[in-house]
Amino acid sequence: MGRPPCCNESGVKKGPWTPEEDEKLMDYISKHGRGTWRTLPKHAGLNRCGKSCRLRWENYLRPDIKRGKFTEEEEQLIINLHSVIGNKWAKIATHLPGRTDNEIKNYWNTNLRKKLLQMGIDPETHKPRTDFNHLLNLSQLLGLSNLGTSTSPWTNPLGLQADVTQIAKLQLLQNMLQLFNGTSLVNIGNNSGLFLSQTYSDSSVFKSRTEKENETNQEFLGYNQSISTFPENQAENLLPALVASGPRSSTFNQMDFNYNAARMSTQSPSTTFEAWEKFLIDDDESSGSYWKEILDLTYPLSW
DNA sequence: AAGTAGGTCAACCGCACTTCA
DNA sequence: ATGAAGTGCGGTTGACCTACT
Repeated sequence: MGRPPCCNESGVKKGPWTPEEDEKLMDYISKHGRGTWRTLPKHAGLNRCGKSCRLRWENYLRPDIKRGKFTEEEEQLIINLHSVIGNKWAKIATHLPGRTDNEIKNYWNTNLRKKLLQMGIDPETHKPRTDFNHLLNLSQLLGLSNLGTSTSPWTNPLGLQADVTQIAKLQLLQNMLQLFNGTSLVNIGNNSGLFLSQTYSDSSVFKSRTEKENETNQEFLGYNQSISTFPENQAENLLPALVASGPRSSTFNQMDFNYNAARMSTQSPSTTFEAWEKFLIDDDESSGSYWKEILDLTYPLSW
């Protein structure tokens, strides 16, 4: 038993707003304030429904609207807030002054969603994806980088080939650790070097949505404060951060590992584990033992 | 140059929630 | 307590733009 739509009056204009209509709406609101949206169009001399006026005002005409590209900080904030409260665009918008819920929603759907998918993160749950498609791409990248002969296009005097290899390996390692452990997420993505662009407060990321919803707004402040961009020269510190960020990873849960490993064994493992094996075995001796050492330290019971 | 595909974003629709008589 | 009216929100659509073939 739904309400009848507010815009069922015949003859009410729909579609894009003209500059004249915009002017009428702005003029009216600046003189009289909003009042009730239902009656506003009549008083303002607009052949529109109140809802349409409200939308036009809120998403476009409001004077405090910020236009232009989203900044890195805004992106991080959206992702972090989304991981806590989900598709509550209006709530998210309250933390980004000048941005509208519609704008944020559009930006999420057209940009951020894809970014997370490319990073191997499920944009709905903000957990590592377990379908392995992203790892498949990664193993292709590894394959390319392993072509490292002097004739390879990846090889150049600036060491690009080495960078690509390192990035691919780090990303693969990270994905594996995430699958086993559900630990913090670190993006590796700038081909001019390594940089960390995303930190999740892991204890919150892995809470259930209901649990998250019950938490107070103070948590948002915590998220805002936790956002940071690491300088490129911290790349060397990447691995320790990957395996030891937050209380959950430092007290590695064997049951979680068993569960995830069991789940993984039910899925097609070939590509991922072949890449993983190649990663460990085909590597040069020194770095190969380095990786094994890391894994030994991280999962002493399982490796 | 023309056609096509994919991306972006303003606007609409329908539902749920809140307010008020 | 109840139902109508008003408002807000999230999902979806479609027009427009750009890149690619």
